[in-house]
Amino acid sequence: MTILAEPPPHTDTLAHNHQQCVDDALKIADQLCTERGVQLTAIRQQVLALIWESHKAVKAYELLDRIKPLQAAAKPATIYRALDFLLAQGLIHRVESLNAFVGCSCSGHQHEQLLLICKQCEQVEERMAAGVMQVLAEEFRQAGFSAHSKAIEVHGLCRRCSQL
Amino acid sequence: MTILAEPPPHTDTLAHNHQQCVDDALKIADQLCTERGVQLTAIRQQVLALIWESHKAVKAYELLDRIKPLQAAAKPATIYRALDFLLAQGLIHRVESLNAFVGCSCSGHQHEQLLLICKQCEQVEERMAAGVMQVLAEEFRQAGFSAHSKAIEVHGLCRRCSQL
DNA sequence: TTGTGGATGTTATAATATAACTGATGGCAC
DNA sequence: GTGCCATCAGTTATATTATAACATCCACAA
Ligand SMILES: [Zn+2]
Ligand SMILES: [Zn+2]
Ligand SMILES: [Zn+2]
Ligand SMILES: [Zn+2]
Repeated sequence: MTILAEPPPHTDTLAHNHQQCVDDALKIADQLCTERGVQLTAIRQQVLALIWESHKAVKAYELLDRIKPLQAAAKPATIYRALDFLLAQGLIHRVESLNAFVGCSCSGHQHEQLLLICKQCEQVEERMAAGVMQVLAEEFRQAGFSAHSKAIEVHGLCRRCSQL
Repeated sequence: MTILAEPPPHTDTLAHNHQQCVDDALKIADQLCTERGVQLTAIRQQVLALIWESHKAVKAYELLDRIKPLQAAAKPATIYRALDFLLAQGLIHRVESLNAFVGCSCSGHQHEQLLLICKQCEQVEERMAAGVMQVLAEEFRQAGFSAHSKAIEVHGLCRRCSQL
């Protein structure tokens, strides 16, 4: 269980205490994997930690570059396998419109999420948006469609960037 | 202005008269481009017609293969340029979660759309879903987020495929 | 004529993702 | 212990998706 030691250079440190975000995410991941009897191996944890270096969505090959100091042998498959695992466990989300990945900020409970993606600062805000999901469900019902998975992604300017 | 002559082999002919879909789409595209003073060139129209061969989302390289009988010199850039044009004119939509493209069934009026994507028959149904958009807008407002573009895509089973 | 802008041709390469096979580890039945 | 199995990771190769950069062509206008 190796965790990155240094304050990561990629973090866009905002007003909030981001280290707390990282610590929480790793702790929850650990708990959850134990409960489920699946293995949060060193590589998987490192990838998760790298994704959590900021609230930006991260590309697979960016992760590959960043993990190399820790895993010299890393290849694309190394990353994609870890991503598959983390996605399956609901610990990260795939941002379809960016071909990128972001940490799940409500890990532990299954949920559908709305992703608000800032064009300026690139941070991704995840919202449960229960109201949206409910209205969506009504829309499916009318269409006779049974939903299995959803990608609800909105690009624009976040509050901070709108105010600049 | 060459239009495909043969009934296309890719079309998943349903109960509806799909030739009507195609004819309408091409006619509207033609009108719209004229109004806007942009050129719906032969290549662009052929790509649009190929996309409309069915209600499935089509991949760029699939289009490249299919256009070669008509445009022997076609290369990736040929297709991507046509797609860029058609996207800019709102004549097609990009399906982010599939890296694929589908004809817009409400061409002419700007709109945001919900895409219902069937895992079984692969057809994509486009819905205006005004109610969903309204609730979404309320969600942004609360988050202080100003939206520029949206990708709202749901995978599942369409009515027909659910009933099988 | 001579440029100008838009469209396309052409070549090369970047970026994203998966397949397929190999080897290593550790638990567990026998 | 031995053999077996499942899981994970290493490795090589390749498939798929997308863009960059520069050349050419042509219609049209100054
Ligand atoms: Zn944070
Ligand atoms: Zn922002
Ligand atoms: Zn049709
Ligand atoms: Zn279907």
